Amino acid sequence: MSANVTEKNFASRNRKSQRAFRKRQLIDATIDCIDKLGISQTTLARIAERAGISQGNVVFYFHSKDELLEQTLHYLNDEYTSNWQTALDDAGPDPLSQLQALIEASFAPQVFNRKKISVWYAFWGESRSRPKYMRICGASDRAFSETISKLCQAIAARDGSSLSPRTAAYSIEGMIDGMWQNFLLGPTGFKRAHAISTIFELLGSIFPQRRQIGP
Amino acid sequence: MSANVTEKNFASRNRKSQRAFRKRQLIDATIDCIDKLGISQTTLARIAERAGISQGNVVFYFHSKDELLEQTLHYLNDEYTSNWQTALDDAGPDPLSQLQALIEASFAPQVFNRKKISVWYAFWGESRSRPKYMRICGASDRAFSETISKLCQAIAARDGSSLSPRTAAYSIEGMIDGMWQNFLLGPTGFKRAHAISTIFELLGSIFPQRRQIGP
DNA sequence: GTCTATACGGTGATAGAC
DNA sequence: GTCTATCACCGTATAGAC
Repeated sequence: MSANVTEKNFASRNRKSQRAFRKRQLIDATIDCIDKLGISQTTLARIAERAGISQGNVVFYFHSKDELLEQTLHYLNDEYTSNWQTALDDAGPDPLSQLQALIEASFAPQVFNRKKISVWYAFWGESRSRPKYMRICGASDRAFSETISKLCQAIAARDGSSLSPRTAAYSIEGMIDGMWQNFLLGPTGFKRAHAISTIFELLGSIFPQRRQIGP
Repeated sequence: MSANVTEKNFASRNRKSQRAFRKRQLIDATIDCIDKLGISQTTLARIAERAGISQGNVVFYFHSKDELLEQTLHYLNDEYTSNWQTALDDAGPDPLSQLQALIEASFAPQVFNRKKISVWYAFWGESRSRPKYMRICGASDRAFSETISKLCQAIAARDGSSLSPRTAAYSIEGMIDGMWQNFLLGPTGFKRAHAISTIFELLGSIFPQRRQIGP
């Protein structure tokens, strides 16, 4: 494993952004390591090697391995959250379009790829022994669930629904989670577009009177 | 963490079952440790302490930590597989009853509890760096998917379906996976019966003409 | 089979030069 | 800020007594 982060324009950065750059660089290296080695084999030495800086410097920026790991989860969580939030904001006022946008966002390459999903699972596997991990992603997880739930209610009220809004919301979230899991663990032929169209088919069955919008 | 495995009738066991007993005892301790400490903090010393035997003796039975971990995943996988296989065998010939039995089996206390699920996630989080893990659970995972898929086809052919059998199967599996995830990471008020009835509601929507059978 | 003692490498964190 | 050198500890695995 060797450094692969570009350092161009390095000297031109000011102190603050230089610090942010280094931190980000280390978080990226941590994600790479957890994916490639598993969390049990992820060490400061290997993270440092991967980032192309010294191990001492890693501690300089993050004080401890625990903090680096927490910040990595935090980064992942922020990325995931802002991804669906942005999609929601850009989707316009129609609740069905919003729901579709949320589903599509769940499969955006930035969040839906084997590396990131592998790291999510690693953190989830540690979450029972580290309540901090649970807390870091808990609030935004709940926000996502509630958003889906409210959209299902709104669509059901307007168009009707073959399921209670609560069950509809569970189904959709479950489908997304299931696709993530299948993507991580299943055969390699998994296609993004197929995942989305499958969930859209489910959507069409739950809300039969919807006007057709998506692909 | 201290020993909690009863050792009654210990002296009366013969060599072979004694060996199996010890191995099982150590696998249980490993599961406990991964759940309570996370896989990154699970060590032979702590497993030994938890099982109430010496660390040297752990290596005597499993040769290496890696092998103990593999055998633990193997045990989990066998338990999970035989659980749904048995439920399927006991369900009679009707495909809808079989599908319902499979769903109910997925939430049997022996497999559906926070400890076991936490350990599954830990292994899944390591699976990309350890192809052996992927192989251990891959075959039986595929068997489960295919069983669900075939049942959906059979039910759809007989009763009709609002979804393609493939999408129906994805939905049901996704719901199960989603419930597992929600149970591990979500609020504590999660109820087994509620999970099952929610999936059954989805089932009722996918196969609308089914005769009502189970709750 | 089971234990204790120990070898030996790796691990997180610190110190201090530049 | 960044590095190298180093520390004290913990990790797996082995050896050998019982």
